[in-house]
Amino acid sequence: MTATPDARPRGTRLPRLARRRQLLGAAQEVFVAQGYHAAAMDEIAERAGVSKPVLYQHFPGKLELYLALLDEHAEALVKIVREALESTTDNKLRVQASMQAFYDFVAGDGEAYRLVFESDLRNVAPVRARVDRANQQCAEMIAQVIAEDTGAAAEEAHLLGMGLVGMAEVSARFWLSQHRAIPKDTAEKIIARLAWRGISGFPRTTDQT
Amino acid sequence: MTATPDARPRGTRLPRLARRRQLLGAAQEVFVAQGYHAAAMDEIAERAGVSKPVLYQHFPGKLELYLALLDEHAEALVKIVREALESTTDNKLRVQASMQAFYDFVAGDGEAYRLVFESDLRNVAPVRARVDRANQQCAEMIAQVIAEDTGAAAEEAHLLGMGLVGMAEVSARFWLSQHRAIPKDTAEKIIARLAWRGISGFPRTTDQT
DNA sequence: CGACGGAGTTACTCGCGCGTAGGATGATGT
DNA sequence: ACATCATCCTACGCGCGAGTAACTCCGTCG
Repeated sequence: MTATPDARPRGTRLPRLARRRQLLGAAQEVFVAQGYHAAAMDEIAERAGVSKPVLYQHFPGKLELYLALLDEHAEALVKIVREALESTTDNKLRVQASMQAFYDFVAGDGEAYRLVFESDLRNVAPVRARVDRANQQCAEMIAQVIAEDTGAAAEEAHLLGMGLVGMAEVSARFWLSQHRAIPKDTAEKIIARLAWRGISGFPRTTDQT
Repeated sequence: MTATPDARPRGTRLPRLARRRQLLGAAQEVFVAQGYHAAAMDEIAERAGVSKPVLYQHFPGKLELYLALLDEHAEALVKIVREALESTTDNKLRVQASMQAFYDFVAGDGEAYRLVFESDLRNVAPVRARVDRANQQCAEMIAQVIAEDTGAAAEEAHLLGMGLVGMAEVSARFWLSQHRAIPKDTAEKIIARLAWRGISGFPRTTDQT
C-alpha cells in the first residue's frame, strides 16, 4: 500500500496543452484527497508520471496551480446554479432545480466540491476572494428571484438567499458524508420542500413578529 | 505595523494554571486571526509575552494546543443550541431561539467561531471528528424536535436538521462578513421566519411531489 | 544562609517541501 | 547524417518553523 497507487507510465511525451490538462487532473486528485497543505508538489508530479520541473513549466507555483483548479470549479458551481434558475419561471420548480444543482455539484466527479466548500486555504486572500465570490453570486442570483417574487428589500433578500445556499451546501455535504444513505432525488426533494415552504409567499414586511 | 501589536510585559511570573489560561488566550487570538497553518508557535509565545519552551511545558505540541481550543468552542456551540431548544416547548419560539443561538455564537468574543466553522485543519482526522460531531449534535437535537413534531422518519428529520444548521451557520457568517449591515435581531428574525415557515406543519409523507 | 525547585530564557537541531540549475534525450528540418 | 529545439530528468539549495538541550533566576524552607 505504500507504493504509488496508479502512476501513469513514466515515459510518455505529451504536447504542451495535453500535458497541462493531465497535470491539472493529477493536481485535483491530490488536492482533493489531501487538502492544499498536505499536498506535495512532488506527489502531484509523481501522480502525473512526470517530474517536478515539468509542473513548474506549466504553473509558476503551487498556489497558482491550486487557484486554477479552484477557479474552474467555483465557476462550474455558479454556472449550474444559474442554469437551474433559468431553466423555468415557475418558482417552485426553480427551487427544486437549484437544490438539485447543489446536490449534483457535490456528487460530481472526483469530489471536486471540496475545493470550493472545504478549502484549507481560506485564510489566503486570493482563495478567500474566490470562494466568497462564488457563494455571493449564488446567493445573489437567488436573492434576485426572491426580491422579484416577494418584494423583499435587497438586503433581506440577500440574507435569505445566503440562508438557502447554506441549507443546500451543508445538507448536501451531510448527505454525501452518509454515503448516500438516502437516494439523491429524495434528499433533494426533502430539502427543496423545506426551502420552498420557507420562501413561498414570504410576507412582504420586515418588522413583524 | 510590523512590530508586535500588544505583547504582554515580558517579566511577569505566573502560577501554572493562570499561565495556561493566558497561553490559551494568546493561542486563540493567533489561530483565529491566521488559521492553524499560518500560525507560528513562536508568535503565540511572543503574544503571550513568554518564550516558546513555556508553551511546550503546558501543551505537548501545536496540534494539542489547537484541539484544546477547538474542543472548548465546539462544546460551547452545542451547549447554547441545546439551551435554546430547551428554553421553551413552543416550536416557533424554539426556532427563533435556535437561530439566535447561532448568531450569538458567531458574534461572540474574539471571532472564535472561526475555529469551528472555518478551520483550515479539517483534513486532519481528530479535527474533522470534532467539527463534524458538533454539527451532527446540533442537527440531531433539532431533528429530534422535528421528528416529534412532524412524525418524519429519523433519516429525513436528520437531513432537515442539517439543512437548518447550514442555513443558520452560513447566513450568520454572511451577516457578520457584511459587518452587521442589518441589525442582529432583524437578521435572526428573517432567518427564523424562513426556517419556521419551512418546517411548521411539514407534510408527514416523504414521497409526494 | 545555603540549597532546592519551579518558572523562564537563549540558542540551537533537524526534517520537510517549495522551487531551480544544469544535463540528457529524442523528434524534426536541412 | 547532423544540428536544433522542445521536452523531461536528476540532484540540489534553502528557508521556515516545530520541537529540544542546557542554562539562569529567584522565592522559600529547613
